[in-house]
Amino acid sequence: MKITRKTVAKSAVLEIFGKSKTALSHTEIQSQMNNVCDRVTIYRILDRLVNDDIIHKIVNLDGTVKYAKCNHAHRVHIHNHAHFSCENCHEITCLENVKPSYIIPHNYKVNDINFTLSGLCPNCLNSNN
Amino acid sequence: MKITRKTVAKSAVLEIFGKSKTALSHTEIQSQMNNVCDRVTIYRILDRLVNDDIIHKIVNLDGTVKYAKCNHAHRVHIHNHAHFSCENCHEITCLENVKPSYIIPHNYKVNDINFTLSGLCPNCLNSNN
DNA sequence: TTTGTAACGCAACTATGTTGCGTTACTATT
DNA sequence: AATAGTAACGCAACATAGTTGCGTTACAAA
Ligand SMILES: [Zn+2]
Ligand SMILES: [Zn+2]
Ligand SMILES: [Zn+2]
Ligand SMILES: [Zn+2]
Repeated sequence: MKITRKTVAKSAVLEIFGKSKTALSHTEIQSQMNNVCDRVTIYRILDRLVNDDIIHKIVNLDGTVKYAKCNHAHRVHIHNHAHFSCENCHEITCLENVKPSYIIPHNYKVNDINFTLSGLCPNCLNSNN
Repeated sequence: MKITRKTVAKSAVLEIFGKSKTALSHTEIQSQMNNVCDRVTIYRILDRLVNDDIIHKIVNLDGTVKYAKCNHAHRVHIHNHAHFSCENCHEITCLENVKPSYIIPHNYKVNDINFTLSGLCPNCLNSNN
């Protein structure tokens, strides 16, 4: 495991994740960064944070990629919880307590899973539109 | 529901899906098409086939998008089966019989689900590399 | 055969992510 | 505090995936 340094750009990204309750895309992060760094740097920071298990990557049904901070303290962990993607407000939320159970043929070896639900979130369901 | 016409390009795409046991990306389809039509046309055909419930869209963990033909005769159906993505040969297969069970808070309304497993497929597991 | 329009080709554009390379700045060591 | 190794950075250029507009073609119903 390599050493990852603390830089101003990385700290800024982490602060944005700290303030956000939902998952964030590269573009969303960039627009909150006030030109602290280049957009390529944000890509590289996100890669590093994923590698260090500080954030995890979420791929939505429509192909959009977002990231959310990990709420686990463990050094090594898998993200087998569900993610909810709202079709109205387009927010993606971690449902840490929702985990799928399934039976898979024994001749497959599963290393990672992605379980995404899409529909209407509580907020958008209330404001019935 | 609009009328969708039968064209040479659409027939070619359908024939390719008929021959394939795994899901196909736009690029993979294009390379099997022998320049029957423009690449934009393939995008439009895929959109139409998804709308007509003839194929379904699969988004992989790495963000790549593939399509597979539907094995249901029903007019309206959801694709709640699992998809397996092999990290070695990169083939994506429908696991029609694998369906996740899960409990979600009642204040969410689920319209669609995406359940993708990644790891090693039976083929790549046998040729132990 | 006529006719309305779905489907098409082509060009241009956007969005997202990657790579190479010379420069900057973080952190451990002296 | 000064030094040094290298992680991280900026910038430009590139790559890939998907979209849009518009004039033209060809499918299918009348
Ligand atoms: Zn919402
Ligand atoms: Zn999550
Ligand atoms: Zn395989
Ligand atoms: Zn499938």
